[in-house]
Amino acid sequence: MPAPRLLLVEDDPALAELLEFRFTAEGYSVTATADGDEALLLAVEEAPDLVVLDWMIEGTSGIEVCRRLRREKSTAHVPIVMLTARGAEDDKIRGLDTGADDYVTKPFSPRELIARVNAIMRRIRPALAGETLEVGDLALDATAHKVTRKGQVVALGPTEFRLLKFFMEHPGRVFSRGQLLDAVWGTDSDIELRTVDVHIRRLRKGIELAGSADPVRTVRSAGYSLEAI
Amino acid sequence: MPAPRLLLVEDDPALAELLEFRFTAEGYSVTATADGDEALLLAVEEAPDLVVLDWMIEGTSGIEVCRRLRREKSTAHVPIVMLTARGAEDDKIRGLDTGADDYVTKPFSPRELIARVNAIMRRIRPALAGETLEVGDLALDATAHKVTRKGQVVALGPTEFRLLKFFMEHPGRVFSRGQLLDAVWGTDSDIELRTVDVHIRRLRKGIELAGSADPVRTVRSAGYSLEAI
DNA sequence: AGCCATTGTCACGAAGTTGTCACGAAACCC
DNA sequence: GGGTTTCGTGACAACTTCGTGACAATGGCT
Repeated sequence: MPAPRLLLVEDDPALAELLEFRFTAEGYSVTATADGDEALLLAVEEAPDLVVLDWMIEGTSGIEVCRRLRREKSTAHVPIVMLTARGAEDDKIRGLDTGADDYVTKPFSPRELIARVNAIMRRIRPALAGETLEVGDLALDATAHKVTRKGQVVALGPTEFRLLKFFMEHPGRVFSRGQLLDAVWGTDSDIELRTVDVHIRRLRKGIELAGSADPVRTVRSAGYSLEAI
Repeated sequence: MPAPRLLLVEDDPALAELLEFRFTAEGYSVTATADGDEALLLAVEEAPDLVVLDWMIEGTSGIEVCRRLRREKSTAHVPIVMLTARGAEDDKIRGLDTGADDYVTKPFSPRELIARVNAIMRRIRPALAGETLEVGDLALDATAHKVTRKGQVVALGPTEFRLLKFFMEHPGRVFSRGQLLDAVWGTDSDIELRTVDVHIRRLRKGIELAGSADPVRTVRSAGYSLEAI
């Protein structure tokens, strides 16, 4: 699976450097430029999978770059995420109108931008960022929302899916009912601790397989954990 | 329990000396440096549990040190507390986003910094890799809630588990029944001293292994201790 | 509206755990 | 050695904790 390519058009050097680092860490192959005209060239030459484009840049303006990217046949389909200054509602509308797929208003946390980019990536290239967690004979594909046990697809409810996903992100570790409520239901949920038991049972029932042991371990008076059988 | 190691990266000599003194008094084992490049070396060699990192330092900049610490596999998980000069929101966000776990803006009181470091230590420590206690042929993994003797998993009840954990945190030391009640049952428990004997017996029974001696030592008229066989 | 999947809660029984005691063995003191 | 103190051990009843089936409420979907 080749790393998804990303073209970053941003003229604030500090922000550009930060974003380049973060996106690289996220598994993207990043090409960065501060100039609008250069961005158009790179968009053709590098054939990026996605463009992150600052509205206010040197050379050709962001909106103009966006427009030309859409007009050019080879880049017309490439998703674009715009970075716009806060409050510029007009810009937002114009941006989306011009063909941007999403926008993020400054100031933003890189985390947010990455989340949006990842979301678009998943939409465009479902096989990408293919978060498949594997623990024992269990495999979970977060993007496809699919769980398999020994290759066989198993059906889980939404809550059971999140519960299993959380367990698979921390295999072997024991979590109390309270911790599971925080992680799976949210910190501000007002739910009975024992409700966790019920969902554990539903999860167990969902992933049970004749001839295979139960990977969900009950640790009395402590909580539950997922074991790599 | 070994003293938590702390790497202090600060180029103001007066502040560095003050913090080193305070953190040492707080029970940390402190390594200090004023240079960013040296910090990266020390972070690998000393394997600190936590790094306190000034944003503005000589050599490599704080944010760059932070970034590299995160990139290096052996230091990627080490919590970082940044010291930022300005109250600039940008720096804060950038710092946290680069992987810092917390930040403190100058000027700050050493008390505040120590409080934050302690807080992170409490939060991170139980999840650190050095989480498996080892005494003799016994190993205890608190996060997985598992005990092994010579590699073989042994089953213990909740109280026996806590009792053994406490013993393993202070190997070789003799504790009276009263001390054990305080430590394992809680200071406000109203339990017969002799009850400890029963749990000692259950612990012994749980970890007994043919061919191996009993690591739990009875010290007549004093209490019990766990010996590294 | 009607259907269906999902969800949170409860009640009950099963299974595991705990604190206490009684009794005997062992260690200690003179 | 006799008396005393301290500890090991089996038993047990009270107590926790957990698994499970049932059920009503919710909310999406047709």
